[in-house]
Amino acid sequence: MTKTETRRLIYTMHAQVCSVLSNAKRLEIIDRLRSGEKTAGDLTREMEIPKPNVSQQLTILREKGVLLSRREGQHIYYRLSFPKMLKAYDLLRQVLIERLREQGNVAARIGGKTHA
Amino acid sequence: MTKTETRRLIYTMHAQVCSVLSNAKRLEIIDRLRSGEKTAGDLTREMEIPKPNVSQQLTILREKGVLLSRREGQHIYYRLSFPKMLKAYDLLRQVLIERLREQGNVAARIGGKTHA
DNA sequence: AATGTAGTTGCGAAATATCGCAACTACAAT
DNA sequence: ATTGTAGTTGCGATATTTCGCAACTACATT
Repeated sequence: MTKTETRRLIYTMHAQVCSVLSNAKRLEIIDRLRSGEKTAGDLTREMEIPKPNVSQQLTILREKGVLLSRREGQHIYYRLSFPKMLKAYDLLRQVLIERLREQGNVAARIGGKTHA
Repeated sequence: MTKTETRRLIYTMHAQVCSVLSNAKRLEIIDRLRSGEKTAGDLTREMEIPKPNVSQQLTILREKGVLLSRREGQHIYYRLSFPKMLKAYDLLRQVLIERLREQGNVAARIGGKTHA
Protein backbone atom coordinates (compact mmCIF):
# COMPACT_ATOMS: atom_id res chain seq x y z
CA MET A 1 0.00 0.00 0.00
CA THR A 2 1.37 3.37 -1.03
CA LYS A 3 1.62 6.36 1.24
CA THR A 4 -1.18 8.12 -0.65
CA GLU A 5 -3.47 5.12 -0.34
CA THR A 6 -2.86 4.93 3.40
CA ARG A 7 -3.62 8.63 3.80
CA ARG A 8 -6.84 8.22 1.88
CA LEU A 9 -7.86 5.21 3.93
CA ILE A 10 -7.44 7.13 7.17
CA TYR A 11 -9.54 10.02 5.92
CA THR A 12 -12.18 7.58 4.68
CA MET A 13 -12.40 5.88 8.07
CA HIS A 14 -12.50 9.28 9.75
CA ALA A 15 -15.39 10.25 7.47
CA GLN A 16 -17.22 7.05 8.38
CA VAL A 17 -16.99 7.92 12.06
CA CYS A 18 -18.32 11.39 11.35
CA SER A 19 -21.16 10.03 9.25
CA VAL A 20 -22.71 8.42 12.32
CA LEU A 21 -23.75 11.92 13.36
CA SER A 22 -25.09 12.93 9.97
CA ASN A 23 -28.60 11.51 10.36
CA ALA A 24 -31.40 13.28 12.22
CA LYS A 25 -32.88 10.15 13.74
CA ARG A 26 -29.57 8.92 15.06
CA LEU A 27 -28.97 12.33 16.62
CA GLU A 28 -32.37 12.22 18.28
CA ILE A 29 -31.69 8.74 19.66
CA ILE A 30 -28.38 9.90 21.11
CA ASP A 31 -30.13 12.87 22.69
CA ARG A 32 -32.85 10.73 24.21
CA LEU A 33 -30.33 8.38 25.77
CA ARG A 34 -28.58 11.15 27.71
CA SER A 35 -31.08 10.72 30.51
CA GLY A 36 -30.29 7.03 30.82
CA GLU A 37 -30.74 3.70 29.10
CA LYS A 38 -33.85 2.90 27.09
CA THR A 39 -35.25 0.07 25.01
CA ALA A 40 -36.01 0.15 21.30
CA GLY A 41 -39.70 0.18 22.24
CA ASP A 42 -39.27 3.23 24.46
CA LEU A 43 -37.61 5.10 21.63
CA THR A 44 -40.21 3.95 19.12
CA ARG A 45 -43.01 5.34 21.28
CA GLU A 46 -41.21 8.60 22.07
CA MET A 47 -40.06 9.32 18.54
CA GLU A 48 -43.20 8.13 16.80
CA ILE A 49 -41.44 6.43 13.93
CA PRO A 50 -41.63 2.78 12.80
CA LYS A 51 -39.92 0.27 15.06
CA PRO A 52 -37.76 -1.27 12.32
CA ASN A 53 -36.35 2.15 11.56
CA VAL A 54 -35.41 2.70 15.20
CA SER A 55 -33.85 -0.74 15.28
CA GLN A 56 -31.82 -0.03 12.14
CA GLN A 57 -30.42 3.17 13.60
CA LEU A 58 -29.66 1.45 16.92
CA THR A 59 -27.73 -1.21 15.04
CA ILE A 60 -25.63 1.40 13.27
CA LEU A 61 -24.99 3.29 16.50
CA ARG A 62 -23.94 0.11 18.29
CA GLU A 63 -21.69 -1.05 15.46
CA LYS A 64 -19.99 2.33 15.41
CA GLY A 65 -19.40 2.07 19.13
CA VAL A 66 -21.66 4.94 20.14
CA LEU A 67 -24.06 2.71 22.06
CA LEU A 68 -23.81 -0.35 24.25
CA SER A 69 -26.66 -2.78 24.76
CA ARG A 70 -27.62 -5.25 27.42
CA ARG A 71 -30.40 -7.80 27.34
CA GLU A 72 -32.76 -8.29 30.29
CA GLY A 73 -35.45 -10.83 29.56
CA GLN A 74 -37.49 -9.64 26.60
CA HIS A 75 -35.95 -6.20 26.69
CA ILE A 76 -32.72 -4.88 25.26
CA TYR A 77 -31.51 -1.71 26.89
CA TYR A 78 -29.33 0.74 24.99
CA ARG A 79 -27.04 3.31 26.54
CA LEU A 80 -24.38 5.79 25.44
CA SER A 81 -20.82 4.55 25.54
CA PHE A 82 -18.46 7.02 23.92
CA PRO A 83 -18.01 10.32 25.83
CA LYS A 84 -15.94 11.86 23.04
CA MET A 85 -18.64 11.19 20.50
CA LEU A 86 -21.09 13.03 22.72
CA LYS A 87 -18.69 15.94 23.07
CA ALA A 88 -18.44 16.11 19.29
CA TYR A 89 -22.23 15.99 19.11
CA ASP A 90 -22.47 18.98 21.44
CA LEU A 91 -19.79 20.96 19.64
CA LEU A 92 -21.52 20.47 16.32
CA ARG A 93 -24.83 21.53 17.79
CA GLN A 94 -23.11 24.69 19.02
CA VAL A 95 -21.86 25.28 15.50
CA LEU A 96 -25.46 25.02 14.31
CA ILE A 97 -26.70 27.41 16.98
CA GLU A 98 -24.01 29.96 16.15
CA ARG A 99 -24.81 29.67 12.47
CA LEU A 100 -28.51 30.22 13.08
CA ARG A 101 -27.78 33.12 15.37
CA GLU A 102 -25.56 34.74 12.75
CA GLN A 103 -28.42 34.49 10.32
CA GLY A 104 -30.72 36.20 12.78
CA ASN A 105 -32.91 33.12 12.83
CA VAL A 106 -35.21 32.87 15.83
CA ALA A 107 -35.12 29.10 15.89
CA ALA A 108 -31.70 29.28 17.51
CA ARG A 109 -33.25 29.59 20.96
CA ILE A 110 -34.83 26.17 20.83
CA GLY A 111 -31.47 24.52 20.75
CA GLY A 112 -30.63 24.44 24.47
CA LYS A 113 -29.27 21.31 26.14
CA THR A 114 -25.79 21.87 24.86
CA HIS A 115 -23.98 22.21 28.19
CA ALA A 116 -23.56 25.95 28.00
CA MET B 1 -45.63 24.11 12.90
CA THR B 2 -46.15 21.44 15.53
CA LYS B 3 -43.72 20.74 18.35
CA THR B 4 -42.75 17.45 16.73
CA GLU B 5 -42.07 19.10 13.40
CA THR B 6 -39.87 21.72 15.05
CA ARG B 7 -37.91 19.04 16.89
CA ARG B 8 -37.34 17.15 13.67
CA LEU B 9 -36.25 20.27 11.86
CA ILE B 10 -33.60 21.01 14.46
CA TYR B 11 -32.23 17.50 14.29
CA THR B 12 -32.21 17.67 10.50
CA MET B 13 -30.25 20.92 10.52
CA HIS B 14 -27.89 19.47 13.11
CA ALA B 15 -27.36 16.45 10.85
CA GLN B 16 -26.59 18.75 7.94
CA VAL B 17 -23.87 20.46 9.94
CA CYS B 18 -22.39 17.08 10.86
CA SER B 19 -22.51 15.91 7.28
CA VAL B 20 -19.86 18.45 6.33
CA LEU B 21 -17.34 16.22 8.10
CA SER B 22 -18.55 12.98 6.59
CA ASN B 23 -16.51 13.11 3.38
CA ALA B 24 -12.87 12.07 3.18
CA LYS B 25 -11.83 14.79 0.76
CA ARG B 26 -13.40 17.55 2.81
CA LEU B 27 -11.59 16.24 5.88
CA GLU B 28 -8.30 16.24 4.02
CA ILE B 29 -8.85 19.80 2.85
CA ILE B 30 -9.54 20.92 6.42
CA ASP B 31 -6.39 19.16 7.57
CA ARG B 32 -4.26 20.77 4.88
CA LEU B 33 -5.50 24.23 5.77
CA ARG B 34 -4.37 23.96 9.40
CA SER B 35 -0.94 25.18 8.40
CA GLY B 36 -2.35 28.29 6.78
CA GLU B 37 -4.33 29.49 3.81
CA LYS B 38 -4.04 27.87 0.41
CA THR B 39 -5.50 28.20 -3.07
CA ALA B 40 -7.62 25.63 -4.87
CA GLY B 41 -4.62 25.02 -7.10
CA ASP B 42 -2.36 24.27 -4.15
CA LEU B 43 -4.83 21.73 -2.84
CA THR B 44 -5.32 20.21 -6.29
CA ARG B 45 -1.60 19.61 -6.61
CA GLU B 46 -1.16 18.30 -3.07
CA MET B 47 -4.15 16.00 -3.07
CA GLU B 48 -3.77 14.77 -6.64
CA ILE B 49 -7.45 14.86 -7.47
CA PRO B 50 -9.27 16.74 -10.26
CA LYS B 51 -9.53 20.48 -9.78
CA PRO B 52 -13.32 20.64 -10.18
CA ASN B 53 -13.68 18.15 -7.37
CA VAL B 54 -11.52 20.28 -5.07
CA SER B 55 -13.53 23.31 -6.04
CA GLN B 56 -16.82 21.56 -5.32
CA GLN B 57 -15.67 20.57 -1.85
CA LEU B 58 -14.35 24.07 -1.17
CA THR B 59 -17.74 25.49 -2.12
CA ILE B 60 -19.51 23.17 0.32
CA LEU B 61 -17.03 23.98 3.08
CA ARG B 62 -17.41 27.71 2.52
CA GLU B 63 -21.20 27.55 2.37
CA LYS B 64 -21.28 25.64 5.63
CA GLY B 65 -19.09 28.29 7.23
CA VAL B 66 -16.05 26.09 7.74
CA LEU B 67 -13.87 28.10 5.37
CA LEU B 68 -13.43 31.73 4.43
CA SER B 69 -12.00 32.86 1.14
CA ARG B 70 -10.29 35.96 -0.10
CA ARG B 71 -9.38 36.88 -3.64
CA GLU B 72 -5.95 38.23 -4.54
CA GLY B 73 -5.54 38.77 -8.24
CA GLN B 74 -5.96 35.46 -9.99
CA HIS B 75 -5.81 33.52 -6.79
CA ILE B 76 -8.45 32.72 -4.22
CA TYR B 77 -7.09 31.83 -0.83
CA TYR B 78 -9.06 29.60 1.51
CA ARG B 79 -8.61 29.42 5.27
CA LEU B 80 -10.30 27.82 8.27
CA SER B 81 -12.88 29.93 10.02
CA PHE B 82 -14.76 27.90 12.62
CA PRO B 83 -12.69 26.82 15.63
CA LYS B 84 -15.50 24.65 17.02
CA MET B 85 -15.78 22.73 13.80
CA LEU B 86 -12.07 21.99 14.02
CA LYS B 87 -12.46 20.85 17.62
CA ALA B 88 -15.22 18.50 16.55
CA TYR B 89 -12.95 17.26 13.74
CA ASP B 90 -10.23 16.46 16.25
CA LEU B 91 -12.58 14.78 18.70
CA LEU B 92 -13.95 12.54 15.99
CA ARG B 93 -10.47 11.63 14.85
CA GLN B 94 -9.71 10.65 18.44
CA VAL B 95 -12.80 8.47 18.42
CA LEU B 96 -11.42 6.76 15.31
CA ILE B 97 -8.00 6.27 16.89
CA GLU B 98 -9.52 4.78 20.04
CA ARG B 99 -11.71 2.49 17.99
CA LEU B 100 -8.76 1.25 15.95
CA ARG B 101 -6.78 0.70 19.13
CA GLU B 102 -9.60 -1.26 20.78
CA GLN B 103 -9.85 -3.65 17.87
CA GLY B 104 -6.44 -5.15 17.52
CA ASN B 105 -8.44 -8.26 16.67
CA VAL B 106 -11.02 -6.99 14.22
CA ALA B 107 -11.62 -10.33 12.60
CA ALA B 108 -12.62 -11.93 15.90
CA ARG B 109 -15.53 -9.58 16.43
CA ILE B 110 -16.93 -9.66 12.93
CA GLY B 111 -19.85 -12.03 12.71
CA GLY B 112 -20.17 -12.41 16.46
CA LYS B 113 -23.62 -11.50 17.66
CA THR B 114 -23.80 -9.30 20.71
CA HIS B 115 -26.71 -11.21 22.18
CA ALA B 116 -26.26 -14.77 21.01
C1' DA C 1 -8.26 41.63 -28.63
C1' DA C 2 -6.00 37.30 -27.86
C1' DT C 3 -3.84 34.02 -24.90
C1' DG C 4 -2.86 31.75 -20.60
C1' DT C 5 -3.71 30.49 -15.91
C1' DA C 6 -6.88 30.03 -11.91
C1' DG C 7 -11.03 28.66 -10.55
C1' DT C 8 -16.15 27.53 -10.87
C1' DT C 9 -20.46 25.54 -12.57
C1' DG C 10 -23.72 22.30 -14.70
C1' DC C 11 -24.83 17.89 -15.93
C1' DG C 12 -25.37 13.10 -15.61
C1' DA C 13 -23.95 8.54 -14.19
C1' DA C 14 -22.63 5.70 -10.40
C1' DA C 15 -22.43 4.90 -5.60
C1' DT C 16 -24.41 5.28 -1.18
C1' DA C 17 -27.96 6.18 2.37
C1' DT C 18 -32.68 6.16 3.90
C1' DC C 19 -36.72 3.97 5.22
C1' DG C 20 -41.22 1.38 4.79
C1' DC C 21 -42.90 -3.07 4.89
C1' DA C 22 -43.18 -8.02 5.53
C1' DA C 23 -41.15 -11.71 7.55
C1' DC C 24 -38.35 -13.30 10.80
C1' DT C 25 -36.05 -14.54 15.73
C1' DA C 26 -36.04 -14.27 20.97
C1' DC C 27 -37.95 -14.60 25.30
C1' DA C 28 -41.97 -15.27 28.55
C1' DA C 29 -46.29 -16.92 30.02
C1' DT C 30 -50.20 -19.73 29.31
C1' DA D 1 -47.11 -26.19 21.63
C1' DT D 2 -49.42 -21.80 21.20
C1' DT D 3 -49.87 -17.03 21.85
C1' DG D 4 -48.14 -12.49 22.74
C1' DT D 5 -44.74 -8.93 23.08
C1' DA D 6 -40.05 -7.14 21.98
C1' DG D 7 -36.90 -6.58 18.68
C1' DT D 8 -34.24 -7.59 14.25
C1' DT D 9 -33.36 -8.56 9.37
C1' DG D 10 -33.86 -8.56 4.34
C1' DC D 11 -35.53 -6.50 0.41
C1' DG D 12 -36.58 -3.00 -2.68
C1' DA D 13 -37.93 1.62 -3.96
C1' DT D 14 -36.65 6.32 -3.39
C1' DA D 15 -33.63 10.03 -2.18
C1' DT D 16 -29.20 11.89 -1.64
C1' DT D 17 -24.22 12.21 -2.39
C1' DT D 18 -20.23 11.81 -5.00
C1' DC D 19 -17.38 12.86 -8.76
C1' DG D 20 -15.65 13.03 -13.64
C1' DC D 21 -15.90 15.79 -17.52
C1' DA D 22 -16.84 19.65 -20.53
C1' DA D 23 -17.84 24.20 -20.65
C1' DC D 24 -17.77 28.24 -18.48
C1' DT D 25 -16.15 32.91 -15.87
C1' DA D 26 -12.37 35.89 -13.81
C1' DC D 27 -8.14 38.09 -13.76
C1' DA D 28 -3.54 39.21 -15.78
C1' DT D 29 -0.23 39.66 -19.44
C1' DT D 30 1.04 40.39 -24.12
